Amino acid sequence: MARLSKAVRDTALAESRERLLQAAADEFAGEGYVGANINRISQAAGFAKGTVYNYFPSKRDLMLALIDQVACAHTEAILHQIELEQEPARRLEGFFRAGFAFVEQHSAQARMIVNAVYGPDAEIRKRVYQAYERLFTLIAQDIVNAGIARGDFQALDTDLVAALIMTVYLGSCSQLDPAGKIWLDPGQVAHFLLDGLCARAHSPNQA
Amino acid sequence: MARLSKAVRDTALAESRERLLQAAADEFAGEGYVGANINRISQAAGFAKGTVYNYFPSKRDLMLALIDQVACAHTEAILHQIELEQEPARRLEGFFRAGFAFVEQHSAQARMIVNAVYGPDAEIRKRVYQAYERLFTLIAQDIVNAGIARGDFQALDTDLVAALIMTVYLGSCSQLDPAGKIWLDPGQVAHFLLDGLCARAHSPNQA
Amino acid sequence: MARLSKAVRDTALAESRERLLQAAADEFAGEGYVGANINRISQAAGFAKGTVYNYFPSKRDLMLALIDQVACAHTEAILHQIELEQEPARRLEGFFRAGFAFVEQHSAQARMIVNAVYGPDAEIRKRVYQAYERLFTLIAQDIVNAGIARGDFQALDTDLVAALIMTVYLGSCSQLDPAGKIWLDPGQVAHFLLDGLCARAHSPNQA
Amino acid sequence: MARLSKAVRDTALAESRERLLQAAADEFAGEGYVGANINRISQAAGFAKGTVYNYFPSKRDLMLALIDQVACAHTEAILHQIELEQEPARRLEGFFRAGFAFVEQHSAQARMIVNAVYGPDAEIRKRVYQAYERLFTLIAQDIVNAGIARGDFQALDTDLVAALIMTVYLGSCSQLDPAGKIWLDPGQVAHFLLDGLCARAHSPNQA
DNA sequence: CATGAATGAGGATTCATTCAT
DNA sequence: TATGAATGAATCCTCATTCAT
Repeated sequence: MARLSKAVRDTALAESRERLLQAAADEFAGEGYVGANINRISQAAGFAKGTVYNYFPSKRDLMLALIDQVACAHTEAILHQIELEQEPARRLEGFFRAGFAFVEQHSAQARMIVNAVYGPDAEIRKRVYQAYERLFTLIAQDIVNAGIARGDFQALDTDLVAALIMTVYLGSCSQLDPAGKIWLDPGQVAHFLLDGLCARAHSPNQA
Repeated sequence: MARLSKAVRDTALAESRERLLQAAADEFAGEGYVGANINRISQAAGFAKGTVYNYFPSKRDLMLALIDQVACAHTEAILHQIELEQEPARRLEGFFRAGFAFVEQHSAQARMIVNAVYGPDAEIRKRVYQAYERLFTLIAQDIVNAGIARGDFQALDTDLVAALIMTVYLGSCSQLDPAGKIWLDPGQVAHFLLDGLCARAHSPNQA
Repeated sequence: MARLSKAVRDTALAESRERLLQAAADEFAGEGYVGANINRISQAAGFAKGTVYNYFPSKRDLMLALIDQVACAHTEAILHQIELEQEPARRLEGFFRAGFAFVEQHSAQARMIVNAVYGPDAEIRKRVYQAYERLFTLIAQDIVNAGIARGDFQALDTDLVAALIMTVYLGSCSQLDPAGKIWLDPGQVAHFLLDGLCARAHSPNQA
Repeated sequence: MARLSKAVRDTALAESRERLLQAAADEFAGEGYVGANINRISQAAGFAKGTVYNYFPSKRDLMLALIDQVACAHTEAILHQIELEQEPARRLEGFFRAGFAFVEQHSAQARMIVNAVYGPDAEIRKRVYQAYERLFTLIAQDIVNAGIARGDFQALDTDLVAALIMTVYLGSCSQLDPAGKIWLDPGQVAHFLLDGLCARAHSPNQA
């Protein structure tokens, strides 16, 4: 109706959507997908009971949209950090550093993703995999393959290694101390992955 | 009252309990704790609707009992394998081999445990930690510490390393192909953990 | 949001609540608290199965709210009648007359209250006592004590007498003929209480 | 089988039945008819879950049998006391004295009867009325009518007066202090009924 | 678009009752 | 006769979703 209102309205709508997604992350993280209460989400976002449905057609769609949003932000945050480094080993460190930082700043989102990956719902799990495909490829190509190509890394199966790295990453992310901080140190974890358990006379990679 | 009936009855009861626990594992694995349907469990076990309640006072108690049972069997299975080896590096391989075998033979139980560890329910998570404490200690002491003591392993923080091993184990266990087989090879994973990513002139452990 | 809708909506809500309370009175009267079926109440009030829960958080809360409502209306109805009289003996008659009238007009409510007072549920009994405290005090002060002060009544223990009057009242209220009318006459009962059983040469109070 | 066993067995059976009826009184008193748990009754009586059904065909039959038993014992206890007195006024006192004594010695039974009379179940109420008919008649004939015939009592409607006396009796019986003692004194209550509320120059009955 | 009343399917749990031993 | 495992109907309550305002 009003002349300028379209842009204003779009902003307001986007902001409402954002609030809902944040509230959804909190609820899904705390209760799991099945246990989450849609009305509680709506109210935590400052809306009345039914309002989520003006933004998302169903609980499931809200969940899927949330997965996409989180995966996207998560990937971006890590991507920016990795690009700063050239050496694969440094990139791996960067991955854990940026990843842990993201998780600590978005702990609800992270917990909700971990629940989702290891949860029983196949559709949801699949969506997480799809949404994180870019990050997986990044690790596989720009870290693992790059490292092998340079001769820094052993010539192991790329996907296997990338999967192990993701697994360690996810597992570490769910080890939080009571304050919500990740219990492990990103550098420690990266070095462990780089060097392995075995002692050796010289450990040139860690110099 | 009948002379021999007590033993017979106890056996029958134990068997019914077993059937219920198996059905519960299937259901919890497939639907998660909240999504699981108690009556479906009863019927899948060959009983009528309310019969679970003759064996377990509540859904939650059933879940907790199941966690304990699985953790116990799981630990035993791994323990037996580990004891066969002396060298820590071989023990780590044994751990993955026996663990993967157990998981493949008890895939519902394994999925249900993974859901539980990474799920949103704090009480359930805590129960899993308690129930697997013995296995964790086993790894920390009889593999990691033993390896450090012998000079085979780097002198890293024992608990950190044990936690990373458990994380990799859990993560690997949830990577199943459609047939229910674990996608990774236990030897591969163990070697990866032992040697790490980095290439080196000589890699004595993998000879 | 609509300009006038708030008042309209509030009215509609209050009316729905009222319908539910009436249906609840019928059900509780007919089946007792434990035997009452919450969904039947909802449907008798013209709603779908779960709708009671939009108005009352639980069966118990519904019961307690109903007790409060009935006690309040009951007390008011009697209060108005008693205030019309000055003499304590007339007030006692007024109490029975107004009370019996209320009971006959709200027979479900009355039965439900009688069930509640004499029922096994301590919390419910307590709530009835609290809700009827005002009526009890009214009788004790404005009838019994007033009568003793004027020298019309014997100087017996106030609370004891008030309790006996309430007891007789409650007992009479549960003696209904098939048509739902109280079998006893309020005047008769009041006179019986005033004069007692014994014959005497002169019975001045009943002139 | 054994020669003498029949009498022995009958005694044992009767005793078991007795234990069940006592346990049932406790349970019905505490939980009401609907809330009562049949298995709890069986176990409180020292039997296993299903054993009540060897003595009573159903929960309802157990309740009805219990009502009959209690009413019978209750009536006997009062009857013996009343027979000791000749004067109707003394008999009324005797009624309250013996009645209150019975109630205090059988408090579960008494509470269960009060619940039953004022409860919502028509069949049960009816059974109580039938079972107490003898007591009612006793009061109507041997106390009220006798009093009227002697000129001690006013010539009021017999059934009405008997009903009021029963009402006061029942109501008094449900006013227990925490120790399970009846709060009112039988003499007080009887005198109140005999003399009524009103003061008079001379109160010959209480001398 | 926001609201929140209404809906009704779904699920955990209880418990009277049956019956084989 | 005593037992107690099994049954399955019944019920309270939750909550995703719809829709009139």
